[in-house]
Amino acid sequence: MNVAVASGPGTSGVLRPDGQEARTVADLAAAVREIEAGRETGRDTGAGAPRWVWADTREVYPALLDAGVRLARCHDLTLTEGLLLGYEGRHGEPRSARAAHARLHGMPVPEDHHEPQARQATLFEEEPPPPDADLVAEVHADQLRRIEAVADPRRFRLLVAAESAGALIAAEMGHEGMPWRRDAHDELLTGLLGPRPVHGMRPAKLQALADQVSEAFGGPFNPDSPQQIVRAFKSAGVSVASTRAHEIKDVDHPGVAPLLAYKELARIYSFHGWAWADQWVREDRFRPEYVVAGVVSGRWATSGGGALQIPKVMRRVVVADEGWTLVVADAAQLEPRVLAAMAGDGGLARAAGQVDLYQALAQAFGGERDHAKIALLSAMYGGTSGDAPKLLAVMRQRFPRAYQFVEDAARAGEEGKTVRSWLGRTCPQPSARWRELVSGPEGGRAARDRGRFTRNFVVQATAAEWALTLMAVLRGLLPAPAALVFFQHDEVMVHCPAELADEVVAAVAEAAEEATRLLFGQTPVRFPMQAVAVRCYADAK
DNA sequence: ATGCGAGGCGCC
DNA sequence: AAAGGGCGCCTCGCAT
Repeated sequence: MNVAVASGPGTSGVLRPDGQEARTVADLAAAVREIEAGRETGRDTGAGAPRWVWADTREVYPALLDAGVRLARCHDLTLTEGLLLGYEGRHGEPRSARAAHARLHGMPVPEDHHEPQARQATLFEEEPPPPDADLVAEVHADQLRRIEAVADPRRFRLLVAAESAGALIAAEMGHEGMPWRRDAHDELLTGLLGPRPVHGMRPAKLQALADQVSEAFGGPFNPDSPQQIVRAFKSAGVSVASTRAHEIKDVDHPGVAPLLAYKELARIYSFHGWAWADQWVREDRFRPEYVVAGVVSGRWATSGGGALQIPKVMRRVVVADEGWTLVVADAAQLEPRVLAAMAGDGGLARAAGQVDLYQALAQAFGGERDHAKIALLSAMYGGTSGDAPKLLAVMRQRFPRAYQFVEDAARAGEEGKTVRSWLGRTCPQPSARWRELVSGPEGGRAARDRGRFTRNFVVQATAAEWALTLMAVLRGLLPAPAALVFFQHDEVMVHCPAELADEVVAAVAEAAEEATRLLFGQTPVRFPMQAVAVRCYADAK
């Protein structure tokens, strides 16, 4: 059963179950909770929980979570509209439910709001529109029609369900937060940088390194300025093209070591230092703002908090609560496995039946595991440097279907066509600027760049779908009060009471198998998802 | 004062 | 000669 929902004002909302009239309720959370529990419908159809249909999970679900309500499944109109518009070659058109509704009726289409949750009331902002469950139901019906019109509706329905589940999970992770010990974080920072400095000062150890750098170059300058660094090297008689670490690490100059140390620590200080913690950590929980499908490939992004770029050194401050444990799991060599399954390449699929795919391939590449890895990565990323051409030639010969699969994607991109993931997510069309560029003198370069993008898109986007599906399945298997608290492309973290650890570890393995079955059906390709129960994130690897 | 691109580097 | 995909987000340095 579908139930269209619109929320506001206050705690009120409007509900419209399939085939019924919309009705206003004063306490939306209470009404939703009752329906989810099955008490209100008066019938147990056996079809499972209702599917909640709403304009945007970010606008509805957080308030429900605050009221203690958890829902099994939903259909997020905004995310689905984004998927459909992309499929229909209309990337970039506004994807909000109101925009979709306006298009249906030939009315002026409102622009998307960029930050629905951070949106601030200003003097100039218009009143929020009244909740409209009929609008929600109407757009939903239209989307269901459009989904049936795609080449493979079964796959696309799975994509929509997984994406919507992702929206639930993102909200729940924001609600729950990842354990983050402020005291341990402060201790770590103090050890690396010295005590927290007063406003505007560099931490002591950072300042000491800056002084060492200045001394080595015989004059003060700002080590945060790449231009000044290049100039300093120049006057020391060393010509460097850039100040990247790998570029200068082999330069023989006494300033290099302290400079590299400075850069590393300065980054930690400014990205994940005390000020960051003040903003993002509350009561020993880190709550980033996840953006579902924030990346065109369907990967998640964050709009703050840098949750997807936490330095590994910080993992030691992610510690389970007393009596609880962290179950950390990451998919091993996900992307080459995805390629093997998608391409239907028998040889590669057989290798992907092993836990170490690259080792299984080593024999085909002269016994070198590293060569196998470079070949696969080059095929998926469009790499051409070093030994790549030679190894790609081997791949073409030994694993022709996998090779051809990514080559076809690259050709399509170079020709300005779009490509799709396994479930139907579609890459953006080339920009007008690209079309201009590609017919100009530098056209070859632009074409190859886009070819690398589409080559990678088909793999990265499908890997993201597998991970999203895994998470959606896992969410349904988790025993309360276990909760997903972190997700990073191909890695998940569950926070649970220690006595549930075994059950959660088993759930991860089951979810990986189910995700594989849902995407690829019968396939020899395995997707190992090793989960470990640890007290501290740093112990997981 | 504010905006923005570049350089750089963290994560996958 | 060099030539790998996707991000976020810091500072710098210049433009407005």
